[in-house]
Amino acid sequence: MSKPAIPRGTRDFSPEQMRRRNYIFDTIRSVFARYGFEQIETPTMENLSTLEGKYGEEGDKLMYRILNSGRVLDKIKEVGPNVKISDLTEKGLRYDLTVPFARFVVMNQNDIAFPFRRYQIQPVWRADNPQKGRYREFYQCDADVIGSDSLLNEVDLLSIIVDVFKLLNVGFKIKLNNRKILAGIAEVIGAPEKIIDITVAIDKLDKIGLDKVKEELRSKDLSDAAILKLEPIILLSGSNEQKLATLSDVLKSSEIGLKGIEETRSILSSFALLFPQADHVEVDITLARGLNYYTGAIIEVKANDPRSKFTSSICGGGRYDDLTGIFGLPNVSGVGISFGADRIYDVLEEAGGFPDFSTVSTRLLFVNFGEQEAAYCLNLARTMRNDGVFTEVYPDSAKMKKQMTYADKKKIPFVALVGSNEMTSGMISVKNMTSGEQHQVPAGELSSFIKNHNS
RNA sequence: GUGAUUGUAGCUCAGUCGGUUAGAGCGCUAGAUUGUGGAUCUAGAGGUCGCGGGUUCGAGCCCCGUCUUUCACCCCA
Repeated sequence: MSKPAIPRGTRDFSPEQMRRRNYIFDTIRSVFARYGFEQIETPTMENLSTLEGKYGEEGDKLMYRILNSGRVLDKIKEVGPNVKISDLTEKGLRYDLTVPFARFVVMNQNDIAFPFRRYQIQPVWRADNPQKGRYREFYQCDADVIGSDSLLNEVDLLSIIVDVFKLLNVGFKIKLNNRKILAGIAEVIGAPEKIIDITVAIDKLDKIGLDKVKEELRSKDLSDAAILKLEPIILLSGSNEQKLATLSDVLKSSEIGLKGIEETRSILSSFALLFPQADHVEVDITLARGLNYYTGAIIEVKANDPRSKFTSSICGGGRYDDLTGIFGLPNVSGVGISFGADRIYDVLEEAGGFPDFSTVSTRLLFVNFGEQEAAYCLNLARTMRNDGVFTEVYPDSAKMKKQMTYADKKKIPFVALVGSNEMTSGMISVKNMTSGEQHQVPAGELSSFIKNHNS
């Protein structure tokens, strides 16, 4: 037998880690609910026809495929070299929550009240190379509104982001872009198919400098004239309004580009009414995520906490005008965001930002002195639990030292010693494990004693 | 997917030029202490040196493969 192991990029979670993870999930869940979002779940696996082609070439490569049940090898032998992938696999693990949601909406369109606000907190799988903050199995926490074009939805989502990170007390920065602005840029320089190349190159400005960016654009077959037009965009800076002003000048001939600017202004001004002093949102035209389906706003949140070096993306999202179209329900617009719980965990961990959860586990342990005593304690424990005190009775009449050590390790703050003396007198000996003090407490007052003594 | 990097006790890590029986700290178990945890002392258990192959009289150490760790690119939460 070799040593047991888990697959690359996956993790076990200890009780302590789960307390912290649930804190994150519960916080996000409560904010979603507060905004009227309702929870759904979808299956771990989907048909490949649902998943494939939705995430671009890269996404298809990173998708986990499930071998058909039955004898795949026999199939290969039977069909020979002409065997098709679809003979071997027709299901895959979900790669994100948005595409399964779109499928869900199409399948349940007659039962859904639009605009539909749904949230979904489930793991997704990607066959990516693991690194810090990058896992092969991780949770996404999605909130989407589908069936409404209103930009107020974008504003809702932005304010959800602010609420979540305020509650978690994580420093953050929201980046906002608009696919229509990117389309406008491509239109103005006459190279619509080059949007991705352009944004990727511009994004490197801080790292490699203006000249190298131009060089890279040239290597992507952009004309010198186009690069000259792009220059004010590459060097875009200042306040959000200054950036948008520069953009509207460059994009004045592009209807779609101007539409994108108008949308962004509208979102920003509504947001500013809600958070007058806040500077959470920054317009950033290098944000080019999800270009395969985003059509309007593009949102990304980066960790920006002085206590943590983590600066990667902890939340992302955007608007897709026609996501359900590919499943046969055209012209339904959606907008959504997705929190990366695992990365938020990493940031909070590094920042030391988790609250103390010691009071959510066992508060009282009954030491087991033997059969009769244990039976008596079991009854007392039942009362304690009914009174809301998290209680355990040590299951074996092991040595005191062992039972005390157990309480110590589990950080159980109170230990009750109930032997024959206590059983006859009805006075329970309660030891405070932090101070070491011991008190005699009437059995009937035990729960109030525990509740009134914080330890 | 490309290029680096890591792996020795439960954990963190030593291990010289390739040379006898692979070590330490912490943790664990037992005792000192039969109704009292943490501190101290004593004793003890615990190893396929990631795995498989190769070179060598001899491999934890060198070579190849593989898995794993971390990192960069790419992409992303």
